[in-house]
Amino acid sequence: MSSVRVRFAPSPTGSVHIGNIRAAVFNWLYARHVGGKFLLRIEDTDLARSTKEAIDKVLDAMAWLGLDYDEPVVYQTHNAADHLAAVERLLSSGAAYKAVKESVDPATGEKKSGEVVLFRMPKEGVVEYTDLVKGKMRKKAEDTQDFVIVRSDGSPVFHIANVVDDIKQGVTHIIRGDDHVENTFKHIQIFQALGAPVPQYAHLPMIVNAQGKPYSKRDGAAFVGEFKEQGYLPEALFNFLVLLGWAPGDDREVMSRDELVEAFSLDRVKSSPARFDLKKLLWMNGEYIARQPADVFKAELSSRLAAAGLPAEPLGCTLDELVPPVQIRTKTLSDLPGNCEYFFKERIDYDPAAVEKRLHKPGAKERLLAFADAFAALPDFTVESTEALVRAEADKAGPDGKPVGMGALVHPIRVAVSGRTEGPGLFEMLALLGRDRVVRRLRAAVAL
RNA sequence: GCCCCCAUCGUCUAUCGGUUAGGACACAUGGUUUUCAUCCAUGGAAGAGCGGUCCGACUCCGCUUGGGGGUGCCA
Repeated sequence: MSSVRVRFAPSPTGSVHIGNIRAAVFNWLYARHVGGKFLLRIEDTDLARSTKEAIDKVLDAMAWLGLDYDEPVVYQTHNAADHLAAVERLLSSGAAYKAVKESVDPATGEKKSGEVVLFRMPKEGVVEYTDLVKGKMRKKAEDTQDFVIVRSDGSPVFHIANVVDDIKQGVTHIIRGDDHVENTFKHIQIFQALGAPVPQYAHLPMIVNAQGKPYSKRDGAAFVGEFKEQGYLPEALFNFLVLLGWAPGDDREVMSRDELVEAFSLDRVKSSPARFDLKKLLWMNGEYIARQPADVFKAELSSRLAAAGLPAEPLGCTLDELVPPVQIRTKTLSDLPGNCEYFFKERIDYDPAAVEKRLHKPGAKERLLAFADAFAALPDFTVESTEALVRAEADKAGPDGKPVGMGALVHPIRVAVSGRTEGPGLFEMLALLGRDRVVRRLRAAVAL
């Protein structure tokens, strides 16, 4: 056990951004690594945007990624009295003061003025702290300014609420995005003015897009929910996210959650921005899918079959027989059941380009009919028997006197029975589909 | 403008003064195979620039350039 207490403190504003959840992931990992507590605080002071739905999205995203927290959720609005009490203390100690300030609303352009409370920053010397990832950080007092902690409507701003809540929850390490480094100089002063111990800080590099700009929804999936919808496994996204700005120091990349917890440390976190490489995530997702136990994958396939209105069992074989060849070819769960639907429905969809290329060749249809007859006449219809038959045919001389070759036979058959150009090995596919269906589809393909 | 931070293959990264600068993704080629995927092999691919310090710098220091963040009565 350790006395470390970290927190994830999102403000629910709609969807959970990938950069945001990454902060949660690192907090969680750090807490689990050192045996401390991971807390969740919802900073719901923006009443307009902090809806039940928005909060649920945060909770859902965390649950999906397996980020369990150790104490009941704290809602910032419930601490309003503490925030104001802290302001009173700062006021009476002279650390804060009231002043009339004029401002322009950036949205409406309206001018307004009113009495606010400002926090007093030092006028000389330096403010400094040691960031657990960025090292020594310092800012000259002359480069700081007093800042508003209570608005003219009497509501406390982020800075005071955030710090007071962290004190109340006994947070020892603040792990957050790089966009908060400037705030740190302010927050440290508040902690001190309130007589509270200053926590340790660790600022995580930003996640940026291929252009090096902040990663946004324009760059593809930017919110946790979208990755789920697009068929990514939470384990894969988790693993990938951890590798953005952190590496174990050896050559491991695909790591289990336990391995990540064991290996994680803040001092190995990089401090430069990391680009989000969707291709690598896709690869990693494929790795995780391939490594899923067959029954887990089968359950996923089943539910997606049901959602697509397809039968629970393939037409010519069992689901268990179909799983291995399908699983290895699945990169995201959204590939299901599309990449194997011709095993489940009698009337299949044909890829027009494949039909054009493979079936509209001179002699192609005659050949399909010949194979239909030959397959129908086979004593038994298996991977071995169908392969032997096709190979024998491939060795025979074609019109030009040379052997026909496997490719010229296999491709048309594949398109005729599956409607597409890729999939399991042809003979495996034939055996799984079953003789009657194969023969029927070969004959039907002549009409295409 | 001012303040803070950052800088190794296209991308994610290893390296904590001495290495043929390693791995992964992506890409290319070859092998396996009827396709796709898998698997195996091979290949191209990096220390932003200029100065220092040092016997010796990717590594330490400075400057330049480039990038990011901040500069709200947002969080």
